[in-house]
Amino acid sequence: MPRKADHLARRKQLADALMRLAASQGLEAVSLRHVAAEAGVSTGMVQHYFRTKDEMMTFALDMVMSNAQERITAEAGAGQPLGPAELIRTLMIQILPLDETRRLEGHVSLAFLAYAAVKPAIGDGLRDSSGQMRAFLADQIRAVQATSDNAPRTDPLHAATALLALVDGLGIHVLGRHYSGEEAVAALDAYLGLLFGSTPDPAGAPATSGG
Amino acid sequence: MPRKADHLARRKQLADALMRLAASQGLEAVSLRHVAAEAGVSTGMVQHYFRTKDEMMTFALDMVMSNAQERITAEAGAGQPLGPAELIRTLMIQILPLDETRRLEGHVSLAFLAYAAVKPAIGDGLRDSSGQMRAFLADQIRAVQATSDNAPRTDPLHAATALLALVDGLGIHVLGRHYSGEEAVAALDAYLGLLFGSTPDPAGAPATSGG
DNA sequence: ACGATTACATTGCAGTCGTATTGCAAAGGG
DNA sequence: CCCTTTGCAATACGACTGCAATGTAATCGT
Repeated sequence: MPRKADHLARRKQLADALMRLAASQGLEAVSLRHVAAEAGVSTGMVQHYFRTKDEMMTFALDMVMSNAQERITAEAGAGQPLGPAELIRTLMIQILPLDETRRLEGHVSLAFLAYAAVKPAIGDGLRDSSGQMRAFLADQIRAVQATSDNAPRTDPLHAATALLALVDGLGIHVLGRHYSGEEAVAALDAYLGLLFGSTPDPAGAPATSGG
Repeated sequence: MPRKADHLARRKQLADALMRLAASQGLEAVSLRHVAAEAGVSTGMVQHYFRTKDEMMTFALDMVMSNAQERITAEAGAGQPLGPAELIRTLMIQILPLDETRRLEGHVSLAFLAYAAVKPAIGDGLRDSSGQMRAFLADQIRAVQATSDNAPRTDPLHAATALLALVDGLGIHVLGRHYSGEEAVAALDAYLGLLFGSTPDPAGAPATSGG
């Protein structure tokens, strides 16, 4: 093989440029030329690594999702083992756009969400990971209910569905500057307090900053 | 004045065409020519009623928001006066995309949400109405808490924030076909059950259909 | 009746889009 | 050595975009 190049690394670099663009100017500003310029390369190179624009978009979306998944599962396994209640809160906090990095990723996700509404093939991956997350959360909620007698007997799957929708909604409102990240965390804690039948105990290091 | 024409009606008609396009093919498919074709008129006419594309987009967004507001407040005042708990549920149900009409409007809203993330001027109106809704919901929640001794003492504003985020998140998931409208309603009722400290009583006619 | 004004249609323009094509330098295998 | 494959650049093409300019028909005030 002549003139080796790290294909995957190049693609990630280009996808990074794409995400920067999408976050600052929306997906409508994402074109081959713009991505190339943002990455500081020629448009021909972008074409070399992605034969079509759709391939580029799909790769970028996959990257966003796998990044998020990775960070979430990493956070879940880090530190000392947490009880299910603390674990749930930790995970949900990770989803909220509380720092600039996650604000950026949130914008990209939102853009892709609207994109997926039109191109159904794009949304399949989203559906899968959302479903897995929902099932996992339901399990954790079940665990909390099993070990607590204060916790109301809410259907765990419904509660998980609501929880995921809640953090997604909170994230969107924070992105839209409807309120700060702290208020979103407070609303989340209010829900968790209801769900676990206790005064919320945000012992785990609370979020640092909000928009 | 020569050759009168109902300016506002024409604009609404064009905005309708825009919304149809946005719902079926996303905001990226919205162009002056496409809107004109969808409305069955010439592109020149579109230009006559909207001097710029941005003016058209802004008008359409305003229309979506005022439509939603109108339908919601209409629903709130219709029928016999409801207690605060039933009122809240009725309003939230109105927001969910449970029928084809609201699915369409939901798609448009989602598209505009992503659009507003980039063009801050667009998002101002959204912020306002969201803030009003939140305050109103907080009042209603306070009223429920005042008349019920089962209801946990959750901060009403936080609960309202969570409630609004919850239905928005549920709506997005339903639009993304993550689950059906019925499941979204069930998750909503689960949350309301927690919030009001009672087994949910979905006496008000439940949603008709789901995606 | 007539000029002014409004309502629309048509056309043209400069620019951007995704993509296909072409070209060329670099490098490993025969 | 040479030749083929790969990495990347440059460019051309047709379709599309928002918008400006221009034209024409209808209507009202006078």
